[in-house]
Amino acid sequence: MEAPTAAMVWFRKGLRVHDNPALDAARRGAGRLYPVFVLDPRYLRPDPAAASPGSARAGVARVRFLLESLGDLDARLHRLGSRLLLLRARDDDDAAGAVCAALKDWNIGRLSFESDTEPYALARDKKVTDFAMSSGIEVFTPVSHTLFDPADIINKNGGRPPLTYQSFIAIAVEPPEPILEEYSELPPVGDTGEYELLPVPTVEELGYGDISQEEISPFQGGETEALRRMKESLQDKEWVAKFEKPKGDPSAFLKPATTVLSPYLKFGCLSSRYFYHCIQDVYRSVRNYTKPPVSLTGQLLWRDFFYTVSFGTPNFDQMKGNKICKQIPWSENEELFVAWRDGRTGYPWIDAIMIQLRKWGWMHHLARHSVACFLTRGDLFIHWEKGRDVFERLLIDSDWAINNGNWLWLSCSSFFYQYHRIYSPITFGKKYDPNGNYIRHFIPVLKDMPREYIYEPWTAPLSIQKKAKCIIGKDYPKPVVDHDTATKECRKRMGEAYASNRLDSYSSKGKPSNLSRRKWSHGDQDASNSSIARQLKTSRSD
DNA sequence: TAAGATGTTGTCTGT
DNA sequence: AACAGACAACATCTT
Repeated sequence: MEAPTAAMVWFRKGLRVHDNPALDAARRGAGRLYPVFVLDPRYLRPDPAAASPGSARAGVARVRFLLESLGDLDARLHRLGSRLLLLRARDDDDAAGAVCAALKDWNIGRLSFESDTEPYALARDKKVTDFAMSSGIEVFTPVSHTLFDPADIINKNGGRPPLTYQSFIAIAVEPPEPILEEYSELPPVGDTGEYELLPVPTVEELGYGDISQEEISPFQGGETEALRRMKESLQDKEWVAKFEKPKGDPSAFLKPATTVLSPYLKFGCLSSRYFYHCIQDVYRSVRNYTKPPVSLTGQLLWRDFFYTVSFGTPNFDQMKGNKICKQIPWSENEELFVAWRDGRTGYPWIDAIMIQLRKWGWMHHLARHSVACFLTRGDLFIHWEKGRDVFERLLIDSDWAINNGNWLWLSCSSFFYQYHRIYSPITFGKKYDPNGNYIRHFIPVLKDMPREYIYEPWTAPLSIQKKAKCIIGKDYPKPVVDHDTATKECRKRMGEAYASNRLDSYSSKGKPSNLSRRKWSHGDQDASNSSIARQLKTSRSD
C-alpha cells in the first residue's frame, strides 16, 4: 500500500460541493481524490419507441437537466483543483460494475457515497459495498439526501414508519445542521491509467437531435443555478413567511407560485439541510411565519415523510403486496390512458397540464393533483401505477419516494381517503385563470377560443369554433368522458372498493388496524436492516 | 369502548 | 372578496 490514501467519492444524487458529507469525508487525509459519476446508457440513450422524446428512463428535459448538473459539478470541482471523472457503464443499469472496476484499477483505499434508500439504489449499492468490503476498501455512506435518517425515524417510531404527517413531525423535530465550510481546494485527482475520461456530453451528442427549436424546460440544472434560485426565492422574506402551499396558483407558469427547487433537491444540486437552514434564517428575521404542513419547511418535511414511509414499506411502489395500499379494481382502458398521457382528453385544463409535463418536465403541485385525480378516482378509474410511470419518466424532479407517495395519496389508496373530494377538470383551473392563459400557451390550437368556452370548448357554437379556427372533434378532441357521469360512477366504485377492503380486513379476524399493526410488529427487532432486506427483494427490474 | 376531533390543497350555493 | 355550510363521508388518532 502506498502512503497517501487514494479515496473515491461516488456521485449519484448529491450533485453538489456544498454540504456534501461523502465528499467531505473522502477529501480528508486523502493524497489523491477520485470524484466519479457513472453514465448509465439506459438512462441516457434515446429510445425511439418511447411515447415522447427521451430515453427509456427519462424524458429529454430530465436528461438535459442531469447533463447540466454534471457539467456544473465538474466546473465547480475544477475551481478546487479537481474534476469530475465520468465513467460509462458497459451494460445497461450496471453502474455498480463500473465503480467496482475503477476501485480495483485505481487501487482505491477509501470509498464514500451518499446513502440512497430507493430499492433500485439499495440493490446497486449493495454490489459495490460487498465488493469493497471483500477487497479491504473502507466504505462510508452518510445520510445527507434527506433532513433525517429514515431508518432512525422508523426505529424511534417502534420499528414502523409513521403513516401520518403529524406522527412523523412529532419524531422528526430538529434536522442536523449542514456543513457550512467552504473549500479552497481539494486533493489532486490521481492517475486514471488506461481510462478514457469522457467530457460531459450534450443532448445533441447523445443523439436527441436539435432540441433548441422546441419549447423545453426553462429550468437549468446544476448546483450554481440551485443556489442562485434558492437565494432569489429567499430574498423575498414576506413571501417566505407567508408561504402556504395549498394557496398557490397552479396555472402560473411565467412566474411559478413555488420555488421550483424540487428538481435541484431531487438530484441533490441543493442540500435539503442547507435549504432548511436558510429558511430558518429568514424565519428568525420576521415576526410571523407559516408552519408545517403548509409552510416552506413543511414541504421539506413532506419530502422526508415520503422517504421514510417508502423506506419502511415493502412494495411501496405497487398496489399488490403493499399493506398500506387499498386494493382497488381499477379498470383497464388503453385508449383512455393514452389520451390522458398525450394530452388529448378533450379537457383543456387536463391536457395543458400534461403538455406542460411533456415539454417542461414540471408542473405545479396542484396541477399534478388535477391530472392524477382525473386519471384515477375522479374520472377515468385507471390504475395509479400507470400514471406514476408517466410522471416518473417525464418529471425533471421525478423522485421515487415522493412520486409514488403522491400517487397513493391522490388515488385515495393510502394516506388520504376522502374520495368524494374530486377536482373538477373545468372549474378548478378556471378559478385561478378565468381567461385560460395557461391553456392558450400550452395548447396553441385553442388560443383564439373565447374566454367563456376555453375550459369547455365543446359547448361553443360551431360558428364560434370556426371563427377561433378550432373545430372540436377535428382540431381539438371532444371530451373522452362526460365528467358528471364519470365522477358519479367513480364515486360509486370507490365506495364499493372501500367496503370490500373493510370486509377483507374483518374476515381475516380482528380489526383492520390491529391486524396491520400485528403484521408490522414482526420486523421490529431490527427495523432498518429488515426493511433493507425487504426492499432488496423487491428491487425494480424494469 | 364509543365518540369526537382531525386531516396540506373539492365543489357548489349562498351570504 | 372571503367565508360558511351542505354535500356525503373516508381513516386515524385521542380521549
